[in-house]
Amino acid sequence: MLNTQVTSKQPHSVPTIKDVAKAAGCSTATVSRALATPEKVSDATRKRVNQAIAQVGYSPNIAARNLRRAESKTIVALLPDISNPFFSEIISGMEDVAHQAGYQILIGDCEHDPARAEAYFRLLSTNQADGIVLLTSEIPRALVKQADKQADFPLVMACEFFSDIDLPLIAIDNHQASCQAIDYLVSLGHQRIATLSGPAHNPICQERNRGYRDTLAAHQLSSEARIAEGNFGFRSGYQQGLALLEGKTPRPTAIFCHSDEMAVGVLKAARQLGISVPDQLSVVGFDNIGLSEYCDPELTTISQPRNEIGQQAMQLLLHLLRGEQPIRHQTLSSHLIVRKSTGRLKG
Amino acid sequence: MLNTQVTSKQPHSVPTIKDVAKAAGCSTATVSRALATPEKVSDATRKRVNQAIAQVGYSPNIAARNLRRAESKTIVALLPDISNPFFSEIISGMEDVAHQAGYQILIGDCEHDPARAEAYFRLLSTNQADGIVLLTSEIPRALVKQADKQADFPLVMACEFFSDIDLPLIAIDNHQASCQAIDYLVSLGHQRIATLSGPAHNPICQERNRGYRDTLAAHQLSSEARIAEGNFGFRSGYQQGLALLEGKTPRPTAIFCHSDEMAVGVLKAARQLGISVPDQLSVVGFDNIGLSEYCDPELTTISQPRNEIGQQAMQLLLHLLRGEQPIRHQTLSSHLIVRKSTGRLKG
DNA sequence: AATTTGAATGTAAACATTTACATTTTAGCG
DNA sequence: CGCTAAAATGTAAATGTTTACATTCAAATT
Repeated sequence: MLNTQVTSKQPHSVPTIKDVAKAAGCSTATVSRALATPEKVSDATRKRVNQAIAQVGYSPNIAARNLRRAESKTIVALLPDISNPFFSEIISGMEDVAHQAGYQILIGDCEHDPARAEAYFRLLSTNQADGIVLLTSEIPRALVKQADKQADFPLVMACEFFSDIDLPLIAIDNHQASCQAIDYLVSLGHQRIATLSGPAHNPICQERNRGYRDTLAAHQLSSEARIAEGNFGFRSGYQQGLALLEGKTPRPTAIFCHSDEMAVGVLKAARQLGISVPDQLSVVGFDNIGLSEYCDPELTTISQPRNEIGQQAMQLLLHLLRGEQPIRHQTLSSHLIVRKSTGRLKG
Repeated sequence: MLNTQVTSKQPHSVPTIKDVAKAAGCSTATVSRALATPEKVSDATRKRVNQAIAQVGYSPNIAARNLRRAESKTIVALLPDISNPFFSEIISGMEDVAHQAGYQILIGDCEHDPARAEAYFRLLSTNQADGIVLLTSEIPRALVKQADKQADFPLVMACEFFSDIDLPLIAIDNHQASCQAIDYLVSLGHQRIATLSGPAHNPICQERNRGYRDTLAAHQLSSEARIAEGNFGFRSGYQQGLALLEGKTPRPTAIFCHSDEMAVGVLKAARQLGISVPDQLSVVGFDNIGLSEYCDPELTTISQPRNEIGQQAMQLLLHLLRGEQPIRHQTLSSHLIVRKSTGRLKG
């Protein structure tokens, strides 16, 4: 028989596990078990408890649970800049598997501010977060080094990495992706191929630039290597695009950009200078964001499996949290999507 | 004198407030006060406590604090889709003032899934969140109605709203913004002006469409009204753009779009049909996202003060949380940015 | 010197869970 | 029927804070 009297003293207080216990005629321990480990509770009791829960409208107080269990079921996704649409689908992939496993995602936007990154790292020591997926290398190395020293600091990287700190990582092979892009441009007959890189200190850019140089060398074009530096954004693409295209040195006939936004900036620069793409200039982007199908001309670009990267990164982190010894590195495959911004030279 | 012995039994356990108290030679209550209300503690003690904190490396356990204070210092920002760059700067503005006040932001991506929205609302009743900033009207109305009934449910809306539920709101005047855009197009000599609206059931779109119709009427152009419906994304802009431009009915000479992405989609459609913008077709966007300066032609669009919207929304929410009776509505001003996608008809 | 005041501090309860351990109940078996 | 083992449940401690209330102490007032 269910106790149908609501017996809490303050009429409008939030029901606790005690109220459920009273209504179900059992102890709080049993209620707790009915929720956490239903198989340890008899069928009859479990049914009574569930009815009681519905009856009093109970939902567990998470702060109390977190305190007692010393966990937060929260994962921090640390990224340099939310406004970059590149990240949104990665986050989406992370959320899928995180929610599945009962975890929440806290998006940490560092905005290139070391203090913010530090604040987010601190969440781990205060039990406000259980792990971190690091999507940027633009944070104080000291933080990461310290974390790496701790035996099992649940930290994984995705897309980006550090050249000198070996952390669990989910990413594409940036060197190879770059080689593929340059190879393709060479196959179209281009000889003066420039790269519009992201920040020079960024390891993924270094990888891509290495691929660039290696491929040029493989085709005896090393003397033509030319790397400009941007910051992944539209504006830097435009500015560096202008610089590359209007210099006195012989103008490049192709530009490989480390992001789609920069590529679109280059398109604008070319337009302004009356250089037609792809007839007089080929442009390759990176990431295959939504925009790349809708700019003019549609962008040839390298596609990363963003959703899968997010999923796998979260998977990897969950393994770490369970104390399992997982694969530390996973390389996913990128591929070149040929659209309309590349071609053989004409006129 | 500070007690320099570390006296905790488990050598690697996280230091608690007790450890600090022991090291500072006072009670835990005093330590707590030294942190929360320093003015209630003598200078000497405060100094000792601070030294002790540094010495043992203490940082408070937030779960315990949340439990005791029955708060989480977390605000949920509920939005329909993270991948829309329109939201990122709003979030950014929210974060600025939230962090200032010691709050965190949890980004809740609903992905148009009612269950997700519900889950985020539930965070409030379980003390996992203290308030919600609602940036979408695409969630179950029942949720909102119920929230609205509760005396002081800390919920504010930004940008979007419900026509039949009166919640605290920070937004621009969508009707007026729309009038301004249409007026401008009329002033350029356009008569057949179409609108590419967002979802028809969306109140902000309804406002904009009302402005559209009112302005046409003011110019005796009502018979020319034509509204297509998209979903704010590139693809729908492209598809609806094609539909509007290649129909048998006389083709519109201007299209007012409810988002920049749709406007860029329309640009692509026009390009494909050989319609030149702005000579044969004018296009106006909405939101002034980064892209709008880099597409071809650069987009004439309506700019919303996104950062300020975020700041004010959070400000408003903080007022509610403090139990103050704040202004319930705040209208911020938008403005038309004229670029290259609009002009008088030529040829 | 006795009394009052206010500031500074301490004591211990409260927050809502989980879980180790103890106890009771049930089932199985000879 | 008695005994044992296993299953189900209960008791109470523990998690790390905050804070109401009590106490102490020093300064100010009479």
